[in-house]
Amino acid sequence: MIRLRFGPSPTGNLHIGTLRTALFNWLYTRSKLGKFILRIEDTDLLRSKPEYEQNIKEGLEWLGLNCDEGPEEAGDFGPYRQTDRIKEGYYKRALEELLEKKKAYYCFCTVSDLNGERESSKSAGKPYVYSRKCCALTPEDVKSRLSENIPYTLRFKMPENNSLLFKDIIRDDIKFDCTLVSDFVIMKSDGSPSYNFACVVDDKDMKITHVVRGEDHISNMPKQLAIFEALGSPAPEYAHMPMILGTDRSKLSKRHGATSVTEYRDQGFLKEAFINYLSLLGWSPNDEQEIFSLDEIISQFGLDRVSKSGAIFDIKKLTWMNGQYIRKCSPEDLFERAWPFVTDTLKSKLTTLYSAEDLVKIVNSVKDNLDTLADVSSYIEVYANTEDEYLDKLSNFEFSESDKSVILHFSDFLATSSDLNKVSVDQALDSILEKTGLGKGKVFRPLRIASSAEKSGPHVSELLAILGKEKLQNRLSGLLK
RNA sequence: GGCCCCAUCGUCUAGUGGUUAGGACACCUGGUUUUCAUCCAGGCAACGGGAGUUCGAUUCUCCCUGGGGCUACCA
Repeated sequence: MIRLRFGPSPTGNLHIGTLRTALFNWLYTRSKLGKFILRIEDTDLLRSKPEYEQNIKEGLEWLGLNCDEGPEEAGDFGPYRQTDRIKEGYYKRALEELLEKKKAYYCFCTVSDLNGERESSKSAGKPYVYSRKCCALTPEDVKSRLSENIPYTLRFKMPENNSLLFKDIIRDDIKFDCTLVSDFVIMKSDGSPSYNFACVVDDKDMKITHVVRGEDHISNMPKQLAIFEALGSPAPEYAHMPMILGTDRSKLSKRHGATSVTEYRDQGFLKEAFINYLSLLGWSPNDEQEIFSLDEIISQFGLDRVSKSGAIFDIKKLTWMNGQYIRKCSPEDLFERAWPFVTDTLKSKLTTLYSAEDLVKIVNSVKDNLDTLADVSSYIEVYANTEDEYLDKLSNFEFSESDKSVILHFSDFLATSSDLNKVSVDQALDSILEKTGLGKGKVFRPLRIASSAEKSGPHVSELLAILGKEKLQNRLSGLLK
C-alpha cells in the first residue's frame, strides 16, 4: 500500500502552492487506495505558530482533504507533529546512530565563523562548501569543548562519492555533483533537528513510499538521499511538481497577494470549483474534459500526466469555473451556500418580507449572475427595497401611454389572480403581448421598472412572481393614479 | 557567481518525426434573451533563437537565450 505525506510547516497560512501539493498527494492516495498522512513540520521553533497550524487544517478541511493519519487522527506511526517527535526522542536516536557510525560530527563553529568562510569563498569566486574544520577535531577536543558548554551543532558528513543520480517520477533522471554539497547541519544548537534531517527520519519511520512535493526541493535530494543511505534505509520514490507562479512568474509569495486559501472560501468560491481548477493546474486528463466531479478526477489522476513547467494561477479561469458550478446547484443547495454571504441588514429585511420558500426562489432567480457567492447580496437587493426606496428610484423613470396600458393590463391580471408564480406570470405576460401587439421590449421593460424601479435584474416573470400580488398592486396602482 | 529544473496562443494546457498544431479561460464579433448575466455560434492568437540528425523537425541531440528554484543553525 502506498503511503504519502503532506508536510506543511506552520510558519504561514496555507496558500495556493502548498495546497496544490496537498491536493496532488491526496488525489494520488485516493486513486491508489493508499494512505494520506498529515505531518506538521514545526522544527522552526521561532517561526512556527499554532494559528498557522490551525489555518492549514481549516483550509484542508474546507476542501475535504481529510487525512488518514495525522496529529488528530489515530495512526501507528505517530506522533505526527515534529515537536512531539523531538520530545519522544526519534531524532536523538537517529543522531546517535549517525554519530556512532562516524557519519555525523560536532561542530563548534559560530555563525560569524561561517559567515567568514562564506565571504572568503565568495571573494575568491568559488562555490561555498563548509570547510569541515570541526570534522578534524579529536574526541578529546570535542570532550573538552563540551565540558566548557560551548554551543554546538551536529553536522552530517557527506559521503565522498562525487556524483549522484536519481529518477524523478515527473522529470526522469536528475544528477548532482556531491562535492558541491556542504556537510550540513542536522541538529541546530538549540537541539532541534534541521529540516533535511527530520524529514528523512520521519519519512523512514513513517514508511513513506512516495514523496510528492514542489520542485524547490529538488536541490535537497543529495542531502536527503545521503541520509537515507547513512541510516541504511531505502529511499521512497520522488515526484517533484512544478511550482505555482505569481503573475510575474516568480515563486508565489505574499507580495503577489498569496492569500490564505480560506480567503477564497470567504470570497465565495465553491470548494468543488476550487479543487477542479487546482487539479488542472499542472495536471491534465487524457481528453479535453475540464469540468469534473471529484470521483472523476480521482479515477483519472496520475503522476504520469503532471507537467514539468511552472504555472500561473489564473483567478479569471477559477472565477469562470466557479460560475459553472454555481449554475449546477439546485435551488435549495444554492440557497444554503449563498445565504451566509448575504449581508446582515439584507438578511433581516428579506426574512421579514418573505417566506422561507420565497427566499430560496429569490436566490435562485439571480443564479446566472453570480461569479462568486459573495456577489449574491448586490443582485438580490432589489427584492428588499422599502416603498420609500422604491419611490425614490422610480423618480428617475417616466412612463409613456403605451407603458401605462401595459401596466394596466397587468393590474387587471393581478386583480383576478390569487397566487402568483412564474408560470402564471409568464402566461399573463404572453397574453399581454398578444392583446397589445407590442414587442417584448415594450412590455417587459415597463413592468420591470414599474415593479422594481430598476432597468435590469432577475428575469421579469420570476421578479414579479416573487415580489407578490400585494406589493405589485400597491406599486402599480400608485403609478396609474 | 555555482548547481539544478523548465521552455506550445496573453493565461492553463493537449499533441505528433509528415497535423489546417487541438481544447479551455480571457478578449472581439454575431445570435438568443425584456435588461445585465446565462446560453449558442464564430473570430483573434503559440511551437524563444541557432546549429546538427533526417527526405522531412514544434517533436530527437547540442549550444545560446530566457524564466524559475536552491545555494541557512528556514522549511
